Amino acid sequence: MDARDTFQSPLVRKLESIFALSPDERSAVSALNGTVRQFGPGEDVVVEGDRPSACCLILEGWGCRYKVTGVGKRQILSFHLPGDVPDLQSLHLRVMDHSLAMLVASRVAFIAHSAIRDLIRHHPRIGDAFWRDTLIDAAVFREWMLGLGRRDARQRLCHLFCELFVRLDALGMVDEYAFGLPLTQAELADALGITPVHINRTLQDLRGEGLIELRRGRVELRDWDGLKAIGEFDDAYLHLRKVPA
Amino acid sequence: MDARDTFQSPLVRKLESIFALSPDERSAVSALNGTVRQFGPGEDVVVEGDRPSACCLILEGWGCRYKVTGVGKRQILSFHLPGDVPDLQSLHLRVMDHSLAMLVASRVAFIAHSAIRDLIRHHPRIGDAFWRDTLIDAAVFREWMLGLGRRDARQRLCHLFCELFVRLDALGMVDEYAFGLPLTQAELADALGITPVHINRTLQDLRGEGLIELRRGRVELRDWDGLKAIGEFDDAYLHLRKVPA
DNA sequence: CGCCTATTTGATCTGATTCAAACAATGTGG
DNA sequence: CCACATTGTTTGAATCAGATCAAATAGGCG
Repeated sequence: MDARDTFQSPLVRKLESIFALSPDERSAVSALNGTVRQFGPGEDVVVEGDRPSACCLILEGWGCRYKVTGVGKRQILSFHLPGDVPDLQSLHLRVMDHSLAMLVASRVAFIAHSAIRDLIRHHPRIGDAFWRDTLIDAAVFREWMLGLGRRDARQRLCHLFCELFVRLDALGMVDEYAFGLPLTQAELADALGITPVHINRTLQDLRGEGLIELRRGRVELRDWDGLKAIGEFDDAYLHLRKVPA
Repeated sequence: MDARDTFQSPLVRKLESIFALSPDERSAVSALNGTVRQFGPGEDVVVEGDRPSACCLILEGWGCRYKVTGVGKRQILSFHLPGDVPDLQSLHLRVMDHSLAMLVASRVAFIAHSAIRDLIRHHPRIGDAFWRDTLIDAAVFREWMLGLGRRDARQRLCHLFCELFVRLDALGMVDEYAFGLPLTQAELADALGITPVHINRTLQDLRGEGLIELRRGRVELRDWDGLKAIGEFDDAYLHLRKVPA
């Protein structure tokens, strides 16, 4: 496995989760090239108002997209994991309407729009997969909107834990029902549209009821069915490709 | 202007607002065919769980997409106007993760996925325009998420009025600063993630401050700058193509 | 140890919900 | 043309989930 394979494998895996790449397509994706940069926790990658000429592929780490109100209140819009291209939309929307930051020390690759456009032109199915990916993105936004508008703090937290579990599981990043959660309570608050203080209290409730175990950046879902029921979690909105058992 | 022109003109206009169609592309779009159906107020067009084989083009009327929690709380995700294809995402996401309903008596055309796919195959720029359209959709979701998570009732209302004004204006559906608003207070509530009662009270405040005039399905924005300031409205997220004055 | 950041706790306040009922507007059928 | 049903708006009072403010505690780390 040379440097290039390492470089592109998260993207190949991501696309493979959408449809089976032909050898031809696979080598075209592997031929993609870009600059790799390292980011520290909390560091911005792209910010609102930018006009990027490249897309970001997360190779390692966690990121989030967010917007901020006039008085500085932040709303996290989504979390992103290795293999994600969080600003794929910049391919067709010139100016960023939101920002992207990394949450932990991360490596991200910048792939020029021109390279992606070329890839899509010669491999339309890959273009469709990218389109589909942005559509799933929107589907997750919709589910979060339902939560932000119509669910209480307790439900939002349970729902988020379920979502993260399912996504991390698909990447092989869980251990039984436990996984690393590199989010501060303030970040959880910004994602769920509530206050850090209230997150803290709600978290204590969930712990007290034996639904989760949470300490030092690691969660364990101790009662999957309970969490699922409280959060009304149904993974349909993630539009995962079902692999027959 | 024959029946077919009438049929497709909202879509042509929509696409023209994204980029200038070539004569060839224009005739291809005009050649699209579909069944037209009439819907009454509140009637569902597609519902969560469906696996549509066609997309809906709104010819006349207003629609909205929504999701519902387990206990029946509804969150409206977006409003849709003539020329919109609210479920374009069904082209790539098999099963609907939300529903689409019309808010007033409306005419909608169903265009088979196969026809759209053919169109895109032969006219890639139209495919890009469709993709772009779904990306703008997502951009609006993001802005709404910021509102749902981080703005109060007053700001949400002002923001929504501004957004609707701008969108309706682009369709020539406003008269000065007034426009028809076929939404009940309950529907406004479902869109903004608050209670009908509280919508009512907030509306009265806005009226009392001379920001809006609202009666019998018609709003007048009496203080555009005030509404814009309160709602922190900036139309960048709508990604309108700027036409030089 | 001392610094910095994150979590926790307490007390108080408030924007928004809930419940309930009155009121207005529109439409229907007799 | 009116009685009546239906749907939407408005009002009032009580309550609550979550916000706010402030300070204490706990961890991680050079």
